[in-house]
Amino acid sequence: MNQSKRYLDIVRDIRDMIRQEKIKPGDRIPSERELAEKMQVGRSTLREALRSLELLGLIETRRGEGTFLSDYRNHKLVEVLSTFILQDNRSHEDVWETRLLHEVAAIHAICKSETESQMKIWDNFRLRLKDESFQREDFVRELMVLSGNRLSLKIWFLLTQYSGNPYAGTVSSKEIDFMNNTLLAIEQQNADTAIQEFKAWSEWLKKERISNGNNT
Amino acid sequence: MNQSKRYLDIVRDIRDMIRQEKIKPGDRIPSERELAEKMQVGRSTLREALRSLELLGLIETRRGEGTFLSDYRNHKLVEVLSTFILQDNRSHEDVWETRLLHEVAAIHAICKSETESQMKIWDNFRLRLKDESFQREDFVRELMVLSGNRLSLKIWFLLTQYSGNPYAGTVSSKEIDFMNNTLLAIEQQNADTAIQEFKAWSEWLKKERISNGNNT
DNA sequence: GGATATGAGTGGTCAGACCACTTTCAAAAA
DNA sequence: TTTTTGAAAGTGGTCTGACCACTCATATCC
Repeated sequence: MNQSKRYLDIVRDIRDMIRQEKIKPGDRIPSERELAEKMQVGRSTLREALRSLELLGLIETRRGEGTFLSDYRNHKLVEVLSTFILQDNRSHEDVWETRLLHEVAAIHAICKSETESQMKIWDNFRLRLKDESFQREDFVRELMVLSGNRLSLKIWFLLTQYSGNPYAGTVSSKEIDFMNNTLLAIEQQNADTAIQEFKAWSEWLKKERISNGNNT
Repeated sequence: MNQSKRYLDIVRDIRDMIRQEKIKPGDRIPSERELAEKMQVGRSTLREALRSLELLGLIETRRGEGTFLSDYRNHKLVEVLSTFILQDNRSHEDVWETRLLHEVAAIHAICKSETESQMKIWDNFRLRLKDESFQREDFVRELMVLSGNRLSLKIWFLLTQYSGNPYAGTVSSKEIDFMNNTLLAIEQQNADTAIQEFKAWSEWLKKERISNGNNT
C-alpha cells in the first residue's frame, strides 16, 4: 500500500470539513494545531496542505489571528497562472491582441444579450462620458463587467495591469466620438458596427501611442 | 519588518532557478535538503513551497527518486480548484465561454492573415481528419497555434486543462462534417462562415455532453 | 553470469522547540 | 471610576533533528 501524498487527502478533508460545518467565506477555520490533532497528522504535513490552498487563494492566513476561508470566487487561478504564463511571453503585441480579443468578445456578448432593464445603463454611461477623466479603460471596464463573464473580466484586468495604461492623459474629442459611436451601436444591438467602431478606435489609439513614443 | 510568506519567495526563487539553469520538463531538480541549504531556509519551509508547486502540477515528486519539473499537462489544479469552485455552474459557464472566445478569435485572426505558404497546412489537416482520434481539441489546438498569438494559446491551453476534455471518445460523422465545413470556410478566408460553423459545432457538442450526463 | 544483499540518497512524516504577532483581560496607574 | 499597561494565551511562521519508506546503484555471494 503506497498512498503517498497524504497532504492531498488533507486538502480533501479540509474541503469536506468546510462543507459539513458550513463554514462560509470570511469565517475562521480551526487552528493548525487543532486540525492536526483532529486529523491525526503532524502539523508540518497539515501546513503543506494549507499552503497549497493558500497559494490558490482559497484560504487566507493571518499571523497571530488564524486561518480564514476566503471567497472562492476570488480564486487565484488567473494570478497564479499568470506568473507562469506571462513570464516568457513578453511580446507586447500578444498582450495587446489578447486584451483586445476579450474586449471585442464582451461587446459581442452584450449586444447579443440585451435586456430592457439595461437601458438606463447607457444613459448613465453618457453622463460619465462628459467627465474628462473617463477614458478608454474606464469605458471598457464597464463593458467587461456588463458582459457577465467574470473570468474574462479577470483576465482582462490582469492584462490591463500588465500592459499599463498608456492612454492616461486628456481625452481628445476624436476619442469621444469613437466612444459615442460604439455606444450607439451597442444600444442598437448592432454588434458588427459596434465592434468595427471599437476596433477603429483601438487602432487609432495604438498609432497615437506610437507617435507619442509612449512605451511602458 | 513583517515579511511573512517566505514560502512565496521560495516559489519565486525556484521558478527563477528553473529558468536560469534551463531545466526542462522531465529534468530533475536538486533535492530538498540541497535546495534548503542553498536558499538558507529550513527544509519544512522549502517543502511548503514545493507542495504548492506540486498541487499546481508544475513539479512532480517521486519518493526515493527526487523532484522533477513536470510538463504542464498533468496539473491537479483542475481537480482541486474545481472541487472548491466549480460547484457553481456560473463558473463552469465562464470557463467555457472564455475558452470559446479565444478559439473564435483565433479563427478570425487566421482568416484575416492568410498567406499562400499556409495552403499546404490545410491539406495536412484533411489527412489527419481521417484519424479517428483527431478530436475537437486537436483540431482547435492547431488553429490556436496557427493564429500566432502565443499568449492566447497559453491561456487557451490552461482553460482546456481546467475544463477537462469531455469529448474524449469516438468522433461522430456529424462532427467530422462540422470540422470540414469550418475548415473549408477558413480556407476561403470566410471568417463569418467559419465562426458560425464553429460555434454551431461547439453548441452541438455542449448539448451532447449534457445529454450524456458528462460531468467532471 | 545472475541473483541477492547492502548502503547511500531521496521524499514523507513527525514532535518539539522557538519566534513574531494579535487579542484579551486583569492589574496598575491616572 | 476610567484609562493605561503589560502579561498571558493563542495563532501562524520557521527551524532542527530524527525516523520511516522507497529507489537505485553497487558490491557481494552463489
